[in-house]
Amino acid sequence: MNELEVRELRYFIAVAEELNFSRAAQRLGMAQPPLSKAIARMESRLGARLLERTTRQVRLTAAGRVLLDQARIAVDAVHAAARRASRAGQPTPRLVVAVKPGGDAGLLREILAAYRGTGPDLPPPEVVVGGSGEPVAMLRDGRADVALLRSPFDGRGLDSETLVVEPRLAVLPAAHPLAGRRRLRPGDLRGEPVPRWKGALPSATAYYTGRDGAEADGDQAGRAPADTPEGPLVAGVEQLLEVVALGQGVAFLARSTTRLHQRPDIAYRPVDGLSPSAVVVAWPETSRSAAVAAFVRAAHDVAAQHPDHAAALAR
Amino acid sequence: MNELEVRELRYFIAVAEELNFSRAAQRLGMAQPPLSKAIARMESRLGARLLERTTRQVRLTAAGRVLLDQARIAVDAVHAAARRASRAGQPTPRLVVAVKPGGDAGLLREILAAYRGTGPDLPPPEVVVGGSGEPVAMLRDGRADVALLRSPFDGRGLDSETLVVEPRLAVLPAAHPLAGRRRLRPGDLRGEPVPRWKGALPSATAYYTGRDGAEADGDQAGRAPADTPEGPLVAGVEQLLEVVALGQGVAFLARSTTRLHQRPDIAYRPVDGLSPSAVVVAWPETSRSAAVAAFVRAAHDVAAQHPDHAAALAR
DNA sequence: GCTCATTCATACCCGTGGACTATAGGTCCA
DNA sequence: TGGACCTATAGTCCACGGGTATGAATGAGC
Repeated sequence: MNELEVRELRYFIAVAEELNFSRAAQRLGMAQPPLSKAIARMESRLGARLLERTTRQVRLTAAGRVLLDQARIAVDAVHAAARRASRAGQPTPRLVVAVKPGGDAGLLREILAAYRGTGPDLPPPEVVVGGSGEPVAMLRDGRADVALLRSPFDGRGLDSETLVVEPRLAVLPAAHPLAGRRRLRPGDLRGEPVPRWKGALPSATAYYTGRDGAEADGDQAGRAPADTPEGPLVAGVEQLLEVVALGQGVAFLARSTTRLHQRPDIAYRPVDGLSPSAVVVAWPETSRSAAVAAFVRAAHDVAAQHPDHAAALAR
Repeated sequence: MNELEVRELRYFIAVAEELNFSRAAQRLGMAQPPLSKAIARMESRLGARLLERTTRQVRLTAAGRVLLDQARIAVDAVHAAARRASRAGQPTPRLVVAVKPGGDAGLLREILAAYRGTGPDLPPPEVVVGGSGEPVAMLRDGRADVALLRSPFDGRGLDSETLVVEPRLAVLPAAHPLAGRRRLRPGDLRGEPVPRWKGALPSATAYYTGRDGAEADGDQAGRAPADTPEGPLVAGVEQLLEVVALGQGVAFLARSTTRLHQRPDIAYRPVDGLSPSAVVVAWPETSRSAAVAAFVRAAHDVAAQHPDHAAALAR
C-alpha cells in the first residue's frame, strides 16, 4: 500500500491517452513490460482496475477515466510547484505575465507602468505571448504568474477579475452586401460559415457550474448558433482577416482588436444583442505573491480609468 | 535533471515544517543522512537553494517558502487523484457528503431525499461529519465529493454555491444584563471575550482576492473587532454554550444552530448589523461527476423552498 | 577559552525495485 | 491456419534510495 508517484501518474496518462501499451512505452522512452507492470502495480495499490485490456484492445474503466482526469491535474500541480519554486529562487525573480495576442485590449502598457510605479522592491515584469489557451496552461503549470485573457476561459484553479467589457463586432468583407448597413441584427449572418481557431477545444461542453469548462478562445471566433457551418481553421487574426476578405466566412472580434487591424477590404459592424467580450486578469488561486497582488491592483486601477471599465462587481 | 517526486515533496514538507533535519527524519520514519541527500538533490534539480542551513539553524529561503506552499497543494492533488480513482473503482461507489456539525442548517435530510429522487442510477450518498475545517480538507484530498459548509471558508480549488443566508444571534448567559433586551446593538458587546474554536486557524489573513484565505469557522465564533479579548478554546457547540453559561464570554451562532440548542441558562438575541451566516454547497473544481451535479442541483432546489433562500446570484 | 552537545554533511555499503531482453500466449484477420 | 499484433510473464541486472558510522561546524556553558 505504497504512495502513488508522479512517474507512475505520467505512465498512466500516456497509456490512457494512447490506449496502447507499446506505443505509450515508446512515447515514454521505455520498454513495454515494465510499463505493464507499473500499471498493474498501481491497480493493486488503488484496489481498482484502471484499464480493461484484451490483447487487441485497451479501454478505460470508470476509475481509469477519473484517474486520467485527476492525474493530469496532479502532475500539473507538481510541475507547477517545481517551476514556481525554481523561479522564486532565481537571483532576480521575474513576474511573468502571459497574454494572448490582442487579449489585453491595449491595457498592458499602462498596467505595466502602474505596476512598476507601485514600489521599487517588486520583481521586474516579463511579458510572454502565448497562443490559443496557452496563457491558462502557463498559469497552471507555473510558467507564468499572472495573465490577461478574454473570457470565457477554463477557470479551474484560477482566480480572476474582470477589467473591461467591450462589444464584439462582426468582421465582413468590405464588398459584402451587409457592409452597407451601419448595424446588423442577429439573424443577418445566419448560415455564414465562421472560421474556427486552431487549437481551440471543441465548443461548449456545458457543465453544471455554469462555466463553459473546456471552451477556449470562443470569445473571438464567437459562439454562433449551433447550426452555423464551420469555416476554415485559422491560426491568428491576420489569417482570420485573410479568410474573411476572401469571402470564406464572417467572424467576430472584440472592438479593441479591430482597431489594430484596419484594412480597406474589411468592414467591422456592430451586431445588436451580440454578447460582449471581457478582458480579465487571472492568476493561480494558490498564488500568495506580493508581486501578483500588485499587478492585479495595477490592472484594476488602470481599468477603472478605461471607458469600457467593467462595472461588474462579481467575478 | 529528473522530475520532482511526491516522496521528495513529502520529505521537503517535513523538513520545512520542522526546520530540523533530524526531527523531520524521525517523523518520516527514516534516518537523517538520506533525508539531507534528498533535499540536496532537489535543490540541485531546481537550481535553487530551498533551505539556509547552518549546523545550528535551518531557515526557509524565498524559494523554499514557495515550494512549501505549492508542495502541500501538489501532494494533496496526488492523494486526491488516488482516492478519487480508488473510490470510483469500488463495486458500488458512494457519493461522500461532508458536513460540519450544525453546518447544514437542517437542509441535509431534504437534500438527500431530493438527490435520491433524482434518478435510480446515482451512487447512494454517505454522510460524514467532520470537525473544524475538515470538510474542506476532505474535498481537497478526495475523501469527500461534496460538502455543506458555512462561509467564509478557504475556497481555493473549490467551486461553491450559496444556499441559504441566515442571521447570526448573540449567545448570552440568561442572567446577563443584556439578555433583558430584545435586540442588541453592535457596541453593546464590546470588550466581552469571545471563545475561539479549537483547530480554527489564526484569524483573517487578509488577502487581495477579498477572500479570507486561511480563516475557518470564523462564521460561528464570529469575526469580532480586533480589540476583542480572546476567550477560552472550545471544541464544539456544547462546550461553547457551557462556557457562555458560566459567564466566560459571549459568542455568535447561526440562527438554525441556536434552534437545536435551547437551554434555560442561555439566551439568544439578534444583533443589529451583525454579518449573517451563509450555508454553501461546495465541491472540487475538478469534479465532473454526474452524482455531484445531481447533489448540487438537489441542494439548490431544496434551498429555493427555504425561507432564508439566498437571493444571491453571485457565488 | 576549552569542552561538550547538537546538528548537518560526507563516506561507504547494501538491498530492493524498477527497467531491460526474451518469450509465451491470446486474439483478430487474411 | 498462419501471421501480425499486443499484452503478460520470466529472469537478470544495476542504479538509487536508504542505512550506519563518522566528520565538521557552531553555539552554549563553565
